[in-house]
Amino acid sequence: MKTKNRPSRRRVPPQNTEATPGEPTSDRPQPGSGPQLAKGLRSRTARAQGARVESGRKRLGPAGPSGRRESSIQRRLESNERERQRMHTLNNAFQALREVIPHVRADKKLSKIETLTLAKNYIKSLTATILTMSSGRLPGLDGPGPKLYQHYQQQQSTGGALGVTEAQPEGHLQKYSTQIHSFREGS
DNA sequence: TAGGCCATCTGGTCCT
DNA sequence: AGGACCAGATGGCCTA
Repeated sequence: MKTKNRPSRRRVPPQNTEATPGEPTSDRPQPGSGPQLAKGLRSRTARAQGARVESGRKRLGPAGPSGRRESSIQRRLESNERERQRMHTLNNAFQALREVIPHVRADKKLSKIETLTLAKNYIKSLTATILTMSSGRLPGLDGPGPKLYQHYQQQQSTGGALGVTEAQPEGHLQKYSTQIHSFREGS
């Protein structure tokens, strides 16, 4: 795995829904309007708009008298904005998850797949720890220990919600430790 | 330069 | 009907 210690990406300001889509002038930043982009660069929004012609996938046609109706275009732009917001919410959730997963290189931002994988194994290792501790309870005491352990074993045998494949709970901790190590090494 | 990662747009489908 | 969700497509940025 490559190192992904890159600075935070350039943020694209919300698209101006008043702009007429498909106009070539919207494909590049206007001087003096909005954040300055590197020379020769366009915003992601503008790039994607400009790419609709080159894309093999069916794209919207040009706006205007022969293009889609203005109301349809407006709906699409609003939909795009909602989708952007949705993805930002999702990314915020990823960031929140990153912040609660202990990993060695705090200066190295975990990718999304690394975050999910590490979180999964972190949960597994915590579960294994809890089970190890709770299985040592004194007989007769109420508590989740034995039942939790039985449930866990059942999940293992059925390949249930946890998706457990390791035979022993200790394997999770081992796997998590190995994974942290591999991320630290940047492999 | 190749490959990984990402943001964005888009149209289809599902859900309320 | 409209919004949420999803997956495909595209192209830029970054690192090895």
